[in-house]
Amino acid sequence: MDSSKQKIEYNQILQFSSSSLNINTMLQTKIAEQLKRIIKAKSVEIEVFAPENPKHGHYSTNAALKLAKVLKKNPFEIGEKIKKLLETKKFFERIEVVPPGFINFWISEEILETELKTIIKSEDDYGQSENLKGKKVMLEFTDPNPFKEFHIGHLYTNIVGESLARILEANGARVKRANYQGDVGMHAAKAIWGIKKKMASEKMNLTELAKRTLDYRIKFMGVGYALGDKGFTENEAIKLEIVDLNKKIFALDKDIKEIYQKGRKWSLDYFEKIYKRLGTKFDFYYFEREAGEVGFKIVKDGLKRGLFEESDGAIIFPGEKYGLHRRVFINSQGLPTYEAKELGLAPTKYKDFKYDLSLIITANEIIDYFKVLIMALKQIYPKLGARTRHIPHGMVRFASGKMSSRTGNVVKGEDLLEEVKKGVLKIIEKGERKISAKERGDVAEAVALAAIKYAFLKTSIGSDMVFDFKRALSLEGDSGPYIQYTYARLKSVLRKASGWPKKIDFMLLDTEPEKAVVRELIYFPDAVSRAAERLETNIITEYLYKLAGALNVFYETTPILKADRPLRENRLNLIRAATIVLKNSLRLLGIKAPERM
RNA sequence: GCCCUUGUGGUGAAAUGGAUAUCACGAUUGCCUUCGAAGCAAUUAUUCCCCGUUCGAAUCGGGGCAGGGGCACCA
Repeated sequence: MDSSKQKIEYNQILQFSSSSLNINTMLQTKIAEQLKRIIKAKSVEIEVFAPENPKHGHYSTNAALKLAKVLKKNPFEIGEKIKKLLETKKFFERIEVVPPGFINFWISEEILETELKTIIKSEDDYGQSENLKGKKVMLEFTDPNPFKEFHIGHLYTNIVGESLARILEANGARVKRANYQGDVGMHAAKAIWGIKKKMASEKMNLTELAKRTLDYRIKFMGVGYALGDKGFTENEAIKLEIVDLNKKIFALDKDIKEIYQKGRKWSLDYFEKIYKRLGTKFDFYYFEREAGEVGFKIVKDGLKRGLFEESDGAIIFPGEKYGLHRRVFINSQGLPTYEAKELGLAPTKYKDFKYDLSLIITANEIIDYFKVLIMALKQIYPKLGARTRHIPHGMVRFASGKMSSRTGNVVKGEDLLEEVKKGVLKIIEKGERKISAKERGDVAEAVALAAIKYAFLKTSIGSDMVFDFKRALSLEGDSGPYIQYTYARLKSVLRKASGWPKKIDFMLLDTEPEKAVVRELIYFPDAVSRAAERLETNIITEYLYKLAGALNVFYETTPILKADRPLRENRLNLIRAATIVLKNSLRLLGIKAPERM
């Protein structure tokens, strides 16, 4: 799939308007205004960006280069012309035109100072915008299946989904979080078969099992599932039994009703425990059973309208008519498949929340199914089809190969969390910080979550993740704990300074490390809107890493508390602004910023 | 066979068509009586191949080579 195309489509749906008043958009507007004077023709696509190299200014634009092409003139001439028109002393310190035709801008100290003051005044709200004001987004993510494990793949979707939700919210969108869970289907049948088997061999009954801890029950069910799955593939007779169980589950047959309902509930309780730990909360829960019923009717209707066809006793969508492949929506047993269920889910969601955009985050292995599905949806509900987007994320895999619950080659979400937490506790105990035993557990939890979340969020969503324990456990370098450490260290300085400076003044900040920090700070609103525009979390992690880097250099090279009066105050204020931005960025990733660690 | 997708240092990743391709892990080495060493600084090497579009290509197009996923009753 062409991902860039998808991004454009997404923007068109939401009509992403950069109406916020951050410096970048102000610049773009200013330049665009001037361009209109030079050229009466229709719009030229120009870019204003923050250059890698500080020598190229706070901002840079390729406007002259782009325009040169249209006007067939020398980009330098055009650049100089734009420069002249923009040189209103108030906003820019300096503008230069350099080969091959870039125009570089240095923002005036006055504007920079105003921005820093805005950070301090806005505090938690800094970075919020109204780019997506009034837009409603339904965001589906996580989608674990009751009766099966919550593995690191689910952890990944959950972390990505929650972060995207926060990023969209920061841009002013109203976001509803949805979780769609497979409570019917072969996996449930396999699990129930296995659980029954295991109960029989251990002379355990349901009432007794119910008395055990939740963790025990979950583990019991997990072993049961593995047992059922093994039987299903290896033994024809067992396979038939399980297929029969599957039908009973759909019918809620009295044979399995109790064990099914209890098992389902236990799974859901367990998932809820994990969500709480991760800091996610869902607005809507959907289940395959109900979606399947709705989907079933839709497909039957569609069959009458000629949108679906009968084939070998199944009902299929003829995808080949649309350049895709055909897929079964209702199987020859008369049961809705995943596709029919998902089809039923769309109008169900819309009934609950009249969304402008419906995003569904899943692993990329079902990318082709979604193409067929969205095409079918477009035929039946054109409006909903046009508003639905699939965001495929990469697969989590091991160096040894694909992760599979069938072979038992899975890492459970909680196990990963516990492993990382152990490592963090070791480091905390080794250090000499005065952290109470009580606080220690909370900090270890926050740091462990930061390590995992950051590791997942910093890779681009589409590409696969090779999962490596050692890497995930790393607390140094480009990692969540590194950012948290930067924050805690600065907070410590602020505590020691005791009390805020009365005056907020930044005019005396002119060393290179100080300027580098200021430069990074003012980019924050741009990062937030760009992350939403492109639906990419790594824009935020990348931003954070650069900011933290600049802050650490500043910290190492520049005395703060020991500096003389006016400088000391200014530097304290700079740190204050920095802690606000660090905290706000981390919040977008769903990461906490402990004051001590 | 058809469709989709990926190819960037030893390994894993980053880079809205922009300036000197960025980082982490690994290796080697300096900096704690000095605001928190989970830090800072230094050394090492790279866009799979060919052609094209462009002022400018890791990025776009064509061809090749090599991985991965999918190709109807699992999700």
